Amino acid sequence: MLNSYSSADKVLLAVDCIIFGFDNDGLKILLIQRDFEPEKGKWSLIGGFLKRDEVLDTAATRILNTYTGLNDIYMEQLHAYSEIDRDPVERTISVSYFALINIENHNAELIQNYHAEWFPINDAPNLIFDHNEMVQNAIKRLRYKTSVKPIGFELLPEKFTMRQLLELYEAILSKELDKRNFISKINSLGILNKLDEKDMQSSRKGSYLYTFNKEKYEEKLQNNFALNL
Amino acid sequence: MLNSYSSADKVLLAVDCIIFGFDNDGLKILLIQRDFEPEKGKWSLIGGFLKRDEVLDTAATRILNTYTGLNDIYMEQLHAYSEIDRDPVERTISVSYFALINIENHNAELIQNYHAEWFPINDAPNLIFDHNEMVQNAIKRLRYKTSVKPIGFELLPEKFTMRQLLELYEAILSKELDKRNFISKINSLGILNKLDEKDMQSSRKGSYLYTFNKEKYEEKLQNNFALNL
DNA sequence: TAATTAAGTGTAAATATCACATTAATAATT
DNA sequence: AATTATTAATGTGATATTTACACTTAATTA
Repeated sequence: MLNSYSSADKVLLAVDCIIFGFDNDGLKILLIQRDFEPEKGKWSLIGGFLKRDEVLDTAATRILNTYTGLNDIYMEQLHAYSEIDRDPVERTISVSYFALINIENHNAELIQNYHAEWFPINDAPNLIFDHNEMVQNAIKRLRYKTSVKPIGFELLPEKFTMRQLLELYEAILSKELDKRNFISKINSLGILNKLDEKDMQSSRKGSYLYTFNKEKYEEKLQNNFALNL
Repeated sequence: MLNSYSSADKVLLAVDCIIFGFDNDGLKILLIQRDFEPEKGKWSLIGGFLKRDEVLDTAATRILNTYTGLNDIYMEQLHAYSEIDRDPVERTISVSYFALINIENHNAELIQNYHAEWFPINDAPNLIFDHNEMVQNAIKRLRYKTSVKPIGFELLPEKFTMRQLLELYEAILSKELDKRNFISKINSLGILNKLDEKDMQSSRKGSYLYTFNKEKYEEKLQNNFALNL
């Protein structure tokens, strides 16, 4: 019988989160030092097991919240990893999720308590199991998403400068972008509010601050635009 | 304890396959009439449970082979579905896969024996569980993939005419394409071999047959091209 | 008040996309 | 043998998009 429920094998189902953040030093991911066996002391993605009464999306949200204190964060399911011995303890299938957060917003204390730490994506430690692969795939997806939705705004503080936005996109795509062309493309989308306020940290002249305009974005969304950078 | 293996709940893991095929009548999916409860007699995707010694990709391949007799088929993992009661019998998480096959190639006898049947994507019966949603998501992915890789060739016979290729893309994207612009775009990719042979079925003049040139495609692949149709 | 620093701005050339109509090859019909 | 009918094959000019590129401005500091 091909499809009998009773004879099928049950497995553990885990969720692992690739949490991206951005600050002045570039694009980062949040990793945790495992405090339990196996691989105790090594770096890993933040993760946990799916509960009986829980949907995968909820599990991902719960895990993110546990380690960062954050709610209402953009998360997206990526891929299910199922190599037989990917987890040496027991057959475990893991579904990866990625999240984008503004590094400034998270609960630093929580992160400390869990021995979690931010690492630049190009200078992260080796990870347990298949977590390196998960991260690489997440970066690919992030790049793709960036071209299709103005997803990067999740990574910036509420008010940001054009330079910050440019550098974020450069970090995500890991290539240099032409400043003028970038600005005119972004402006042509019409999804930014230019404030009267300036940020005086970065230069003598000061640079205007912007906010992301969700309403205008929702309007635009119908004609699913692409941002070719 | 957040991460203890022992306290975690195990679940059934299923694989469901969205199998796309193409013939003169357009784009189709392969569905099966369930011969077991629950929902016996209703239409469903082709699926099965993950086995203990099996990776998800292998399970998807096995399931495809069981029902179609085909091997070496392009398949891709799509998404994990985990709603609590999506399967009324028991908590089951299902990972969807999509496959592209040339309808002419499959084993028709096998399909008959399993009460499977091809349905036009726009005229398919209502499906059990969350399978309708799976199909809709698969169509979206197929559309996207089509613009990024020349994936459609999997759906055609080895030798095909430009008209067939055009109609395939029109079916996938569900919009009319300009014949001349389509041909020149496809040609500019340089991934087709024009044969000396003509297909005389479709017209008096006859139309040249083409094959897909895998070598040239692999060459091109480096500069990951996009096909904007 | 001169020097420094990053911000802000526009245009022309190249490329890609789009809309569009006629001729060519053959088989079937007379 | 000539005519008709059918689908295949082909190119161009107009428009839109993308790219490359350099100087001026505003404010602070020496």
